[in-house]
Parts: sequence; C-alpha cells; structure tokens
Amino acid sequence: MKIGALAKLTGLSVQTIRYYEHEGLLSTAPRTEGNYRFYDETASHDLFFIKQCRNLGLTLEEIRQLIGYSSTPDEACNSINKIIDNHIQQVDVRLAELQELRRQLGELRTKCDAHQAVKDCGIMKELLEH
Amino acid sequence: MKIGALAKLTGLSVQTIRYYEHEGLLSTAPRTEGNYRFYDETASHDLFFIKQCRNLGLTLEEIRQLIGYSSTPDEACNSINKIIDNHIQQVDVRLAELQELRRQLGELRTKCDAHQAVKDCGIMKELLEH
DNA sequence: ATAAAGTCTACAGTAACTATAGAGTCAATA
DNA sequence: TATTGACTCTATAGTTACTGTAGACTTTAT
Repeated sequence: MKIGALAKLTGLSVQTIRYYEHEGLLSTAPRTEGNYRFYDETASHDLFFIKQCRNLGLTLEEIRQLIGYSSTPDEACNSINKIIDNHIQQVDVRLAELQELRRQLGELRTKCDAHQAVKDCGIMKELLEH
Repeated sequence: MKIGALAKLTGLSVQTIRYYEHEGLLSTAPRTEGNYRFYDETASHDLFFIKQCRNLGLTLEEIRQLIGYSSTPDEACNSINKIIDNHIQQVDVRLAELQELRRQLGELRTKCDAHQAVKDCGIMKELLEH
C-alpha cells in the first residue's frame, strides 16, 4: 500500500509517517518506479507499536531504545522495565507539579469575581505581588 | 543596573531577559554609551510579574495579554478572569490525561518483573498488541 | 598594558510534529 | 489525447520558551 492508505489504516498523518522514517523509528520503505514509498503489514504493525508507546507518553528516544531491545530477543529485559519505571517516575513528578499548580490557580481565582476595574482586580493585584 | 545584576536579582538568566524584551514582554531598556542595556527597579518589578505568571504555567501570549490589560486600569477585569479560568480548565484537562496515563502505565508495569528475556517480556508483549 | 569578565547581536538547537511551496506521478474523465 | 484532480515527493519554515554558541566589543581589575 502507499503512504496515504497506511496513514488511514494507522490513524497517523502522512507527514508523521515520513517523519518517523526520517528519525529512524520506521525502517526505510522500498519505492515504486515513480518513487512512491510502498508498505506491507509489517509497517502498520511497527506504527501501531510506536503509536501505543506515544499514547503512553514515551519519547521518540525511549521508543528508539525499545525498538533496539526488540532486536535482541534473547537478552534480559530489565532495560525495558527500567524505561517504564523511569517514565512512571517522570509522570509522577509532573502530576505532583500540576496538582500544586492547580491548587495555586484555584486560590488565585478566588481573589476576584470579574466585576472590578482592572486596577482593583484581585487577581491582578496578586500577580503583581512578590 | 546592567543586565547581569538584573538577572541575579530576578533569578532569570541574561538570555531570558533579552528574550522577553525581544518578545515584547519587557519594554526596551535604554542603553549606556557602550550600548549596554540599563535598568531600574521598574524592570525587576515587571520581571517578577512575568516570573510569577510563568510559575503558574501561563504562556507568554497570555502574559502579553495581561500586560496589555494592565495598561487600561479603568476597564472591566473580566478578560483577566477569563484568562485564568481558561488556564485552569487547560490544567484540569491535562491533569485528567496524566492521571489516566499513570493508571495505564501502572497496569503495564505489572506485566513483567524484569527477570525475563526480551522475547518473553510481558511489557514488550503488551506494547506489541493492538 | 593587558587580561578577565561582562555585554552585544545573530544564529542554531531543542521535541515532535504541522504546514507550506513547488514539482512530479497516476488514474479517471471530456 | 489532453487535462483535471488526487496523491506523492523533497526541502524548508514554523511552533514554544527558552538555551547555547560564535565572534566582536566594552568595561573593570591587576
């Protein structure tokens, strides 16, 4: 199939597929006479894997590593576990940050009821303090 | 004071201050004979405001708008409230996404104990499914 | 006089795409 | 057969909010 069909099949955009190839996540596709990329199911399989990982928030670099490990199926898999553990930790950090942020924003929000002049706005006043 | 002192005072980097000026968040500083930017307390005041906003996760565009509103102190402040409400909503969306992500990652993590070969790794198997 | 530290502008790089320009390919229609 | 439209190609710029670098200039200290 050509890249448009693969895009439709995987739910990725044409540009994204080309980008993944360029970044070495997807192996270079063979070309037709007219220089069009031509794909088989292996490609869609690989793209679904990448998509799954992206949905979990893994970076392209982490995915590159996972792909690397999959090429040595008899090695120990602790590197794979490590990537996931690491990623979970990053998500936890980000979650804590966002929750604190949400708390501060909620507090800030109570400072004004939107019926003031800018110069009397409690939010503005709060932001101007330090 | 020169830019280095201002940077130390505000905790921002020299480049960041120049960047804010370039982006129109900080008004252009007067220059010395030797073409060095020269600042007074107004600048540090403005930078603390920007920093405060950045710490709350506001984008530079949102901050630009807030600065714009502060120049019309007699107008109604509902635009300011709107920016904050909008931002809170974005944070809530992101929080929900991250929490779902965390749940999925936790579940994925249970699939392997890191004592397998790559080809038997439960995490890898899960990622390969679709 | 000289060396070190600070500052200047302009540009490249970051992550993971998205959008655009301009050219070429292919299938179907007039 | 000519042409239209849909699809694809490469290469490049733009996105966000900075950070880092190169090369030149200014100021301060020895």
